[in-house]
Amino acid sequence: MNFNQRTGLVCREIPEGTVATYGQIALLCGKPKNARQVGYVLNRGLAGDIPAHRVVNAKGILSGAASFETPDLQKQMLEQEGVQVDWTIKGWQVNLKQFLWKNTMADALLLEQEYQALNI
DNA sequence: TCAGTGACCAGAC
DNA sequence: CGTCTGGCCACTG
Repeated sequence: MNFNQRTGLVCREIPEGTVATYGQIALLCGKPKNARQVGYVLNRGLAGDIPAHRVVNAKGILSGAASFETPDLQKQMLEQEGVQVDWTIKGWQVNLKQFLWKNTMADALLLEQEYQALNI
C-alpha cells in the first residue's frame, strides 16, 4: 500500500471539467481518513506529474491555490476546462453540485486493478 | 522517541 | 451562517 502513488493514480482519473475533494481521493486510495495526507502529497509534488488543480476541499474551496506557481493558476486551469470558479470571502470556490466528480463503482474497480498490477 | 505540523473533515452548538 | 473540537496520520526535526 503506497498511498502517495495511489494518490497520483486517482488524480489522473479525475475527468476534465470536474473536481474531486481530498476526502474523496483518500477514500479511493483505500484510506478514508487520510484526507490531510492527500494535501501533503500534492503540496510536496510526490507521486509524479498529477493534475492537482482538480482537487478542492469538502466545501469546494481551492484551498491549495496559494501553493501553485502563481496564486491564480489553479483557478485559470479550471476555467480553461470549463469549470466555473467564483470568488468568495473564503477564497476561490467551485460549485460542487455542478462540478464534483461523481465517481462510479467502475472507477473504483479500475483503480483497484491498477493498484494490484503495480503492487502499490 | 516525541511533539509539531498540515492544500482535511464531520459534528456540535 | 460562524467557530470550536476532536479525530486523523505521514512526515519532519
